[in-house]
Order: sequence, then structure tokens, then C-alpha cells
Amino acid sequence: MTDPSHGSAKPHLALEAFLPYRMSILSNTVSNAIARDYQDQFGLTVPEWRVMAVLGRFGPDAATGLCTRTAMDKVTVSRAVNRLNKNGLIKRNSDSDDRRRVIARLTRKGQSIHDKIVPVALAHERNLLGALEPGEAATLDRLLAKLQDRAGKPTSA
Amino acid sequence: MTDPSHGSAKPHLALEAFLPYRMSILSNTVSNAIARDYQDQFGLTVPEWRVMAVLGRFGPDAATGLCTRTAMDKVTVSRAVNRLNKNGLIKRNSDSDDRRRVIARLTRKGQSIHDKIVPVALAHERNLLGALEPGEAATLDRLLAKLQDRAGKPTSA
DNA sequence: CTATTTTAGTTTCATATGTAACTATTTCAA
DNA sequence: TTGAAATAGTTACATATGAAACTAAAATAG
Repeated sequence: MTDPSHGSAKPHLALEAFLPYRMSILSNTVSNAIARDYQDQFGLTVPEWRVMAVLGRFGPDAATGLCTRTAMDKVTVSRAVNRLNKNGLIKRNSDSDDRRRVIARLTRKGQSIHDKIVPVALAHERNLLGALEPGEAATLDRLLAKLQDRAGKPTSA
Repeated sequence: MTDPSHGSAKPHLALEAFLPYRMSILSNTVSNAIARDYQDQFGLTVPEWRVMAVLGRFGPDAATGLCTRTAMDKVTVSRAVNRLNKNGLIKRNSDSDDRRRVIARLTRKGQSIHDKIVPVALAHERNLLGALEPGEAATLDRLLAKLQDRAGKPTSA
């Protein structure tokens, strides 16, 4: 009984057991570990890498699509795209059907870097999932999906 | 089979299924929802609230302890502590045993705000866990612990 | 058609963040 | 002792971030 709150004298929050906090720590630990790899080697930021991953997976796309698929702010995407372009990892073409749109696609150089990072990222994921028993990964998958679904909605409660 | 990578032609990463990415999205969604509450009402940043939560749970503490318990950078903690102090939510006393140390403690005002935020934070957590079946929360707990344990260690693999 | 509204993307601004350098104090070894 | 090394915390700098304002183009109402 290290928890001084029983009896409800003063309410407090056991940060170390608080789910949102634990998810935040875990997520940051993992993300930083992966990010270090591609930052050190290729000078990419997290948003830049995410944009590249989406382009590598779904092919050329406009900023709006990149926003949706990366779940990042449009300002963040805009800057990532600009910097990738400046560094020659992507090429930008304005869409002839809608000249507001700017379609980004990986250049050969960008694709090559992408192809080097993907296995490293997947190795990180595999390493992480290696901590779980065979069935647990699927369970985690299901739980995360449920939580994400709930988290999207207003707190109602 | 929407995954074009089979046959291992071009490697790619299904961002939407990539564990580190999903954890990041989920964590941010949840954190932002909670943060909005105490930012709007009390003008607190995330680091500030974390410091307050630790002080509320464990009592007065020096910056080093706050770093450990919040898992935040010492610069981040230093700034949070300074701003909380300036706004009268905590008081700082230098430790007479070790004059490098600065012990922070909640003021009455700080404690009062803390006590208002805790129930809101816990309600968020309850709402989130409400998405899971009875036993699943415990499972999640266990899986997160395993993952965090693994994530702490170098990628080895 | 023309005027209004909407949408795509960029720029501005104010704030947040981490690394590295720094100050002050304490610890430890010789 | 006392001088080197370690530790607590702050400051400086460079970069990152998002909200809001903005520009340009397309969609839509009248």
C-alpha cells in the first residue's frame, strides 16, 4: 500500500500507472529509437520519414492525402515535403487537373533511401514484438484498434 | 491482398499497420484530448501538469527526482518548475543539505488546481478503458509492461 | 457567366523542445 | 586538505511545432 490516496483524502494520480502516460512514454521511447537511426544516417526528421513511407507504400500523392495518411498537420507536411524536395528525395509536380495541388513522388535517390530504412524500421518492430508471446501480438493489435476507435470520439462520459 | 510487397519486389512499410506508428497516433490522440482540458482551464503545459502530478502523488521533490518520475528531460523539467513557480502553483526551496538542489512543493493554489485536474484525467482514462472488455484492461497492462521493458533495451537484434 | 464560398497549400508568428555549454556545489582520490 | 571529477540545475542556441492569416485555384450559388 504505497498509495496514499485510499480513503479518498486527497485525490492524486499515479502517473506511473496512468494509461495515457504509459502509452506516451512507450511510444516516445520506441519512436526515438527508430528516429535516431534515420536521423543519424540520412538527416531525416520524423515527418519527413513518414511522408517518404507513405509515398513508398501508396505511390505519388498530394499534400492532402499525405496529411490524411500520416495523421500530421498540413503545415508539418508542407515543410517536410519542401525539405525533401530541396534535398532531392522527392520531386514535386503540380497536378494539371487541379493546379492547387502539388503531387509529390519519390525520386530514385529518395526511393533508394526509403528502401534502406524500411528494413531497419521493420526490424525495430520485430524486436519489439519479440517481447510478446505468439498470440499476444494479435491481442495487442485488437486492443490498440479498440482504444484508437474510442480515443477518436469525444470524451462524452 | 492490398499489400504490394509480397514477393519482396520493393520493400515498403504499411504505416497504418506499423506498431510504433499506431502507438504514436493513439498516444497523441489521447494526450491531446486530456491536455486540452487543463490547458484551456488552467493554462498548463504537459510538462507542467506532469510535474504537478508527481508532486501531488509523492510530495515535495527536487528536479532530479522529477526528471526520473516524469521521464522528461532536465531542461524541460527546469522550465516547467520555473513557470509553475512564477505562477504561484509551486514554491521552491533550496535544500539545506545539498545547496545545488531545489525542492519544489505544491502551494495551496497548486494543490487546489491539482485536485481539480486529477478527476478529469482519471475520467479520460476510464472512458478509454471502457472500450475494452473486463479482462482486456489487465491484458493491456501486461503487454504494455512487456513492451516498455523491451523498448528500454538497445535494439540488439 | 459573375460573385461567394470552399479547398490546397504556404507563410508568419509565438511557443516548445533538446543538445551543448555553463555555473555552482559536492564528492572523491591522492 | 586540495584539486579533479561528478552532479544539480540553468542558459543559449538552433530547430520544430501548430494556430491563424494569407494566396491561389476550383466549386458552387444566384
